[in-house]
Parts: sequence; structure tokens; C-alpha cells
Amino acid sequence: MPRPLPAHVLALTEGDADAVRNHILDAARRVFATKGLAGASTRAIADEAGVSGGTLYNYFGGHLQLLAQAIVQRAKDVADPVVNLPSRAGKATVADNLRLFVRHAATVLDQLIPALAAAFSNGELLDAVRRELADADPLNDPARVVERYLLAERDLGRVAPGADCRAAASLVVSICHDEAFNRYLVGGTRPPTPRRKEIALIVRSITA
Amino acid sequence: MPRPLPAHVLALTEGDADAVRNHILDAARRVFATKGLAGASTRAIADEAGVSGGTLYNYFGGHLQLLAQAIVQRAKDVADPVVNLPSRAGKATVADNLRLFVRHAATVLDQLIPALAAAFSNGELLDAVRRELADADPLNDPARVVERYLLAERDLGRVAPGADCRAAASLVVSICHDEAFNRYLVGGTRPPTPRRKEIALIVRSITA
Amino acid sequence: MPRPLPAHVLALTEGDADAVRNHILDAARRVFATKGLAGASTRAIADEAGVSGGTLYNYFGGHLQLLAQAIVQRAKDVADPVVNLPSRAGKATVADNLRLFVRHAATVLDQLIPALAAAFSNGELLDAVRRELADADPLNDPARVVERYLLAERDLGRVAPGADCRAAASLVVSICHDEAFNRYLVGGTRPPTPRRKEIALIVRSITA
Amino acid sequence: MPRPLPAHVLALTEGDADAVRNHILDAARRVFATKGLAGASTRAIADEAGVSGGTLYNYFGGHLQLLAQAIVQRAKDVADPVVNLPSRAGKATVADNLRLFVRHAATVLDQLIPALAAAFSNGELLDAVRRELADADPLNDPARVVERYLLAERDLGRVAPGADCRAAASLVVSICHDEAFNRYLVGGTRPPTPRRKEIALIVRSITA
DNA sequence: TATGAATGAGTTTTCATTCAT
DNA sequence: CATGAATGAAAACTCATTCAT
Repeated sequence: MPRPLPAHVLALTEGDADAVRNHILDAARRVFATKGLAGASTRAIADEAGVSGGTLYNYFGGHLQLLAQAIVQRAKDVADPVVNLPSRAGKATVADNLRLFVRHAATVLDQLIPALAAAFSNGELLDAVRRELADADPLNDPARVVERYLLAERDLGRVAPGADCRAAASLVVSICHDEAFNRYLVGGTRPPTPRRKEIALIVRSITA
Repeated sequence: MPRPLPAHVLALTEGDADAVRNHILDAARRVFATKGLAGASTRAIADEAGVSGGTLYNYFGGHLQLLAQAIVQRAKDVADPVVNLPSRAGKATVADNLRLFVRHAATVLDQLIPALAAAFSNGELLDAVRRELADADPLNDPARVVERYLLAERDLGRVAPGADCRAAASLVVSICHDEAFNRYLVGGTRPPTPRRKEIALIVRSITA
Repeated sequence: MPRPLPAHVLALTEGDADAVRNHILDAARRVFATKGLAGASTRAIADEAGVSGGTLYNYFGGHLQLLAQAIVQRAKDVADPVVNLPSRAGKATVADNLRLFVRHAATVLDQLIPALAAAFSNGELLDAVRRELADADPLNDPARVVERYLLAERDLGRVAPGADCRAAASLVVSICHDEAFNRYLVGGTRPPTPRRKEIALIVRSITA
Repeated sequence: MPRPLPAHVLALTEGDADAVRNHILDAARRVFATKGLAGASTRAIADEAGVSGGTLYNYFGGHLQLLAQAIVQRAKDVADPVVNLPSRAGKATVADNLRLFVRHAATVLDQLIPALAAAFSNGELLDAVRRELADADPLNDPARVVERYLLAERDLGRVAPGADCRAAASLVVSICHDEAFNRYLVGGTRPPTPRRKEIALIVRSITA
């Protein structure tokens, strides 16, 4: 016999299907963050969301799709604050702004890496994540954001006219990924290295 | 039901216990690479090795121990061939040599990433890997290898006297890691991108 | 794959959760009685109950808990019918009544012994059984039941005024336990020996 | 390649097959006593005996037969000291001697019960034990020992000429079994109850 | 005839998924 | 469309038994 969702879920979602879906995705993220991939069973997610196990299947195609969406949405949320880098063009120095970006990205990636690692460790989940990523807006691709920023600086004359902004942006993003990788591999709570010299090398190349 | 090891296993190992152990570790690595951690069940590994499930327990303490050993040994094997880069100093061009390194590293990392990702997604495995890595020879750290190569080029005059070889090396390695990350995330059998422009940017910076 | 319980189980339980639990406990007891503890695997119990293996875990915390509950409940059920012995005081002869009791107890104990033996052979199970038994009503202790009967006979004058009814009752119960022990040890379907002579000896002692 | 038994085993057995068999049975008993039936795997027994797993099969038909022989031999060893009861005829009092027997039996049975319980909990093992018991010398049956003692007392005039010595002996043995059963069921280290009154009742009956 | 590695059926337990209600 | 019990195919691991050496 169909029943309404539990009171506290209704209160949060007002019965809106999208809101319920997001509520569940949030629950999945929380479970993921606390108990890891192995702990993110349908049962655990349903419990965390306060709905019954069967209800998940009314909103998602299955366990994997649910996890993949939770991971990708996490990636989007976490990447969000980075998009306003281009607006900093002209302020402070180019190197300052890139260092700010790298530092910010370190925070963001620290949260993202476990989810991605989980995805990497499970072929089917990885495929599901790839499918979800294919639908993402390529304009928010971090490398594109940095590139837009550098192009804006070029327009302002703070970057050499012939500079390869795309390559530079790609290098900056590589630094971020590598930093996150190393931080995670070494473990512990070591603060992010500022990567000052690497950024200086890049800046030198595009301002010469 | 007791039988000698199957013919093809015997052929490879000649009954030597260490050889059998390595044969199983190899099988584990292959399963890992193709099916990820989630696919690396004891059953799958036993099948791949061509031995029965119980046999694994004659050689390893359990599933986790087997996986950890497979990952760490893989990491060591895979890093090896990269060490001879410094000997290329003076030959071809600097950019050529770096591209060669990046291409080679791509191959190597393609095999390593799934294992590392698996470790990343499982706390106990990650700890085990960290312990093993702590024992590794820091001279073989890829970033140090590339730095040695660039210093050799600087001695030969093909790199500017004041160039920051360490930062450049760090950037090259970042490219490798990022490349591997992206290749794995996107999936498929896309050939490694040569990262021509990023390398050109770095080379420009250290030869100017 | 999800289905209602099989028809014959539903017929017995009408879907009531407690009834299903009891149905499973009954199945466990039957398996116990026929195949012993070693044969009472979760698989065997599920098969006997006509449910699937996973279903057991919807009703019990695990294998051991299921077994302990089955044993203790069996012990209670089986002791019940013996309580009405005192009401036979004055009817037939004292020896007749004690023989009847012994015969009845034989039936009851035949069912109980395998379960108790199982508990005896497994420390955790034995502890669980002891805990449950500590809660049992001591008035239904068989030795007390027999003693009450003999005291009633003494009041009626069919037992000597100075007779030690407690010791006599204790002997009668000993006979029962010994009989069950021997029957089980020897095996087969040999009918219970009436223990005529032993009872006669006891009766002689308390009627003299 | 056939090898001699390990040195320490040879030292104990001098290579005599029967001695080796007994050495293994002893090991089995020790494992049984410390780790219970569940812990008495072939591996554990072989380790305890200091021989390899396969060697067990040169001396016993299999795991069950080995366990059954260990249990039955235990029963024989443990019952041994009881056989000299008849020689006490005429000394002290009949009640004293029976109480001594009961007390002694309590000690003996305390050691035997776990093994028997284990046998009772496993149908196949029980069958094996039954087969082994069938070969045992019926003259050493405890009930027969007590009966011989009582007959000796009858010959000496300390028991009434018409007394049913067999029934009385059977009752005494019943007391022993019941006592052991209760002691084990209740657990702990409670000292054996002397069963004074029950024995008094029996003695009264056969001396009247 | 002692060895001990290989076997594979067997154990308990978990869990994604379905569907009657 | 919410529920949650039933399912059964996994999973990791154990162990009695055999047989090449």
C-alpha cells in the first residue's frame, strides 16, 4: 500500500521529486564520506536518508547509478567556487592568482579524491561516472576556467600576446592533480605545498 | 582431488614456491588492471592464476595481504625502466627526451593507476602501500630522475645555467600523473596525448 | 527474485512475523534432532524451513543466536507435559505412576538430548543456554514435580510417613537422565527400558 | 620421498606403529580438551602430534575414526581406577564405599562429558563412537563393577540375601550420570554434591 | 611409508534487487 | 509511488582428503 514519504523527508522536500532525489544523493555522499565505498550499501544510504530500501529504486536506476550521481554531483559542488577565477584578472599578480587557485583546488580535491578513487577501483562504477561526466558542462572544466582567466590577463596585457594559455592552464591543473595525488598517497594532514617554483616557471614562460 | 599444480603453472614455476607466489601475484595484478579492485575477488584471482581457490591460502595470509603485496610489487616493477633517462642527456633534443619520458611514463602509469586507485579506496590497503613505499629508494623517485637528467643537460649547455631544474622536473612529472589520471577517467584505449605544447612551454622556460 | 514466502510456509504462518520465526525455530529443532549440531548448518535449516538462506538473517542475528533460541525453546516445550504427575496421586499404584513418569520422560528427553549435547559441545552455545535456563521457573523442575507427587501420596498414606521423598524423587529423575543417556549412546530405535526393577527398589524403600 | 618420522616422535615411539598410533591419539585428546571438537581439525592434531597431516591417514581411516578412537580410549582410561571397587567389600560401610565410588566417578565423568557431548552433537561421530564402544570389554562396564561389589558384600552378609544388587548398582550409576550432567549444565566449578540421601535410600533398601 | 601442497565442496554472511501489499 | 521481506548469487575463508615426491 503506497504511503507518503516519512514526515521528516516530506518536510525537507515538500514532496518534490527532484528534491527527494537530491535528499537521497546527499545521504549517499554523507555515507560515502564516513564509511567509504564499501560502507555505502543501499541499505546504509536508505537508512541515512530515512527512506526504505525500495524507495531508492523509484528515483534511481540502481545502486551504481546512485553512487555515480552522488560522486559527480560532489565533483560539481566542490568545483563551484573555482569558477570565479577569471574575475580576478587584473588584480594582484598573475602568480598570486594562480597560487590562490592551486591552494583552493587543493582543498577541493582533498574532498574529491576519495570518491574518485572509489570510482577508479570499480570498473562498473567508473563507467557510470564516465557516463555522468559526459553530460557535465564542459565550460566548467577547471582547465577551461584557468585558460579563460589567462586569456583575460592576456587581453589586459599582463600575459605575453603569443603565450600558449591553454598549455599553461593545462600545466596549472596538472600541478593541482599531482599535488592532490601526492598528498593523498603520503597520508596524514600535511598542509598543501604552495608549488611556488613551478608556478613561477610557468608564469615566467608566459610573461616573457 | 589433490593434484600437482596444473601443467601450465608448473611449466612457469617448476614447482618453486616463490615462483608460484609470484605467479599468483602476477595474476592478481592482471585481474586488478582489467577489473579493478572490486573485480579482484579471490575467485577471480585464482581463476586467472589457474589454481584453485584454496591454494591462495597456502601462499598468502588472506585476500588483503595478497592484494597489498600485488600492488606494492607492481609499483616497484613499473618504476624501474624509467631510471635510464639521465643517460640520454645530450642526445636528440631536450623536448624529444622529455616527450619520450612522458610517453614511457604513460605506459607505466596506465598499469599502476588502477592498483593505486584501489589502494586509495580502501584504508587498510592504503596503509599497507604507504608502509611499503616508505622503504623505497628515494633516488628512484621519478621527479629526481628527471631532475638529474635536466641537470646533466645544464652541464652540457643545452639548458640555461639559471634554470630551475627541480621545478621543471616536478612539472614534467605532474604532466605524467595528470595524463594518467585523465586517460583513466575518460576510459577507452585512446592513445596518450603527447602533451607537446605543455612540454614546449616548459622547455622554453628553461632554455631561455 | 523477491517473492512472498513459499505457499506452504505462508499457510502455516499467515505472514505473521512471529509465526515465521517460530516456523524457522521448529525447522532448526528438526534438523538438530536428525542431523545433530554439525548438520545444523544455516543451509540445512533454511532448506528444512523451506525458505532461502538469506531469509534467516531477516529473523535472527546469526547462526549461533538461531541455534541457541531453538535449543532453549525446545527445552521449555518439552518439559511442559510432565507437570501433571501430582494429580495422579491416589490412582493406580505408586510404582505404576513412577513408571509412567519415567516412560513419559524418556520420550521427552529423547528429543531434548541432542540439543543439550550440542550445547555441551560448544562453549558459546552452552553459555547462552545456561542464561536462558536461569530464568526458568524452578517449580517446574522435574525433580520438584516428582517430589510433590510423592508428598501427595504420603499425605494419602500410600508412602511411609518418614520416607525421604526428595531423595526418592531425585533417584527417579536420575533414572530418567541415565536412561536417555544410554538410549542415545547406544543408538537405534530400541524402546525405552521400563526400569521396572530400579523403580521397585525405590518404591520398596519409601513404602516400607 | 618417504622419510622417517620426526626425531622427537621416533624417540617416543621407537617406530612402533602402535606407539605412534597412541601418540597421535594422545595428541588428539589434548587438542580436544583445550580447543573442543571444533578445534580438533586434522591439521591441529597433526601439529600437536608433531607429524604431518598426511601421516594421520597411515594410522587411521580418517578424521572421524581418529576422533572416535580418541574419545573411547579416553573413556577407558578414565574409567580404569574405578575397577577396584569390589576389593573394598567388607571394609568401612556399604554406604561409605558407594559414596566413594560416586565421588570418584564425578571426577572421572567431568573429564569424559565434554568428549561425549561432542560425540552426541555429531551424528557421524556418534556412530563411530558406537562402533568403537561395541568392541569394548563389557566386564568393565561401571554398572557391572558396582554390581560385583554389591554381590561381594552380599556374600559377606552386609547386604540382604534377597537384595536386587543389579537394580541397586544401576541406580548408583544413574546417580553418577545425573550428577555429571547437572554439574556440566550448571557450569562453574561447584564441587560435586555427595548425594548422601539418595545413597542412604538405596542402602536402606538393600540392607532391610 | 612420511610429507605437505592442491583441491573444491562447504561454511557463514552480506546485499542489490524485486514486487505484493 | 512507499514499503520491507524474500531472494540467491556472490563474498572470504576452512579443512578433510589425496597423492607425487
